Amino acid sequence: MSARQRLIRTAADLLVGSGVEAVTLRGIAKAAGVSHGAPLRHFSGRAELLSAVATLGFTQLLQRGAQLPDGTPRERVTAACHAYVDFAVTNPAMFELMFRRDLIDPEEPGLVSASSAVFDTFAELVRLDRAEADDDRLRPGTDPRLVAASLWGALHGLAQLWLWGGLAGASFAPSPESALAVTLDAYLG
Amino acid sequence: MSARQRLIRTAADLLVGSGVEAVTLRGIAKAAGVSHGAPLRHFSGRAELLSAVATLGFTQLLQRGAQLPDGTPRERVTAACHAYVDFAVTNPAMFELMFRRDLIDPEEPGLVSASSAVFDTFAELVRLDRAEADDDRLRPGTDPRLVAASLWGALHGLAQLWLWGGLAGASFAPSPESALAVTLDAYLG
DNA sequence: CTACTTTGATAGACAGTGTCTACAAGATGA
DNA sequence: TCATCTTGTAGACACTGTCTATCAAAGTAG
Repeated sequence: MSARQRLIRTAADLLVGSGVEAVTLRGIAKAAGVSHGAPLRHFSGRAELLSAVATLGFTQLLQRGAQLPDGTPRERVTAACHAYVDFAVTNPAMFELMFRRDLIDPEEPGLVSASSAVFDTFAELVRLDRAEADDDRLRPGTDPRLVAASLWGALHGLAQLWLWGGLAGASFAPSPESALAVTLDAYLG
Repeated sequence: MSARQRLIRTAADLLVGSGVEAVTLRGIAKAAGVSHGAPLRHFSGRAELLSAVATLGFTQLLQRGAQLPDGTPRERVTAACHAYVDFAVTNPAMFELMFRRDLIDPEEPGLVSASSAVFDTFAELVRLDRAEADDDRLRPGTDPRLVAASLWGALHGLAQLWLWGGLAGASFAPSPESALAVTLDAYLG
């Protein structure tokens, strides 16, 4: 394994183990057993290293999408939505990093293509579902990619708010699953 | 105006003017014309100061909610949703700070009460709408607060993804308004 | 085999950060 | 007047990311 790959792996382990605050260039170097300046031989800076880690996160998310059980398009979309929220809840640190514009380089080609692949896969599931379903809850003719963007946003916000601790009013603390059920009900009926 | 208030104001100005990266304790002190250690006389640390700024943000958001035009409950909910996304898009730095768990203290009482007030206000709008509407797109009997949480998540994710630059597939870049229209269509029909 | 280049790693430095502590000046109150 | 409290200052400390000089090892061309 190349030194570059080893650094990415070390950083990812540190991320899931100790949270996004712990993923410092020097901390990664120490965990990898190299000097504090060594990572800069393989990455232009912290943002590039963390972008590679985030790309790994999107790849893992895409793999979850590829492992969805067979079934009707409706079942597959539903499963994908559950998988997205589940990924966020079970990998909070990775999920946070993946959307932290200040820590990564949003223009990084690998990152862009990995996140686009996630969106495209999801949008295709939505397209198939809408092509088949006849009970059209949304305005007919709506671009499936627009529906996918809206639905992705809904899932994303649900996960983000729950991680933030903000799905709760003072006396009301719904689980992400129950809120997700409502979301799916709204979009898919 | 107390020194504490002046620091909060200075920090808020710095935030909207130069982004969340610029809101450093020393930068705030310099902008306020005091020494670098002075803010610690009024706040226990950076998190407490930034929590006060974020609380200001939630208060501003709540004021937007209070200025909604009169109309049917449906119109009011719709307007509130537009207002939320519009707030995020027009105040990206403040919006980002308000949900950055690493920069603020999520337990801070003022912050909790301000964000809860936003949620409660929104939930009440949703409750009124659902009490009146007869075309129930969602499962009847669903707790309005759960609907509010789900819908808030949808708005939040939409805003967050758009700010992240991720409402776009490579060849598909919807505006937040068009995606919001689909979201409102899904929830409100 | 020998020179040269390339690559990877190291250690030191620098500015910037949050936070802590010692200190000073001024107001307040007994 | 004297003591105390408040507010602000300046310096230090341990971090951070990044830059640079140095160095060792490993090819590689002659």
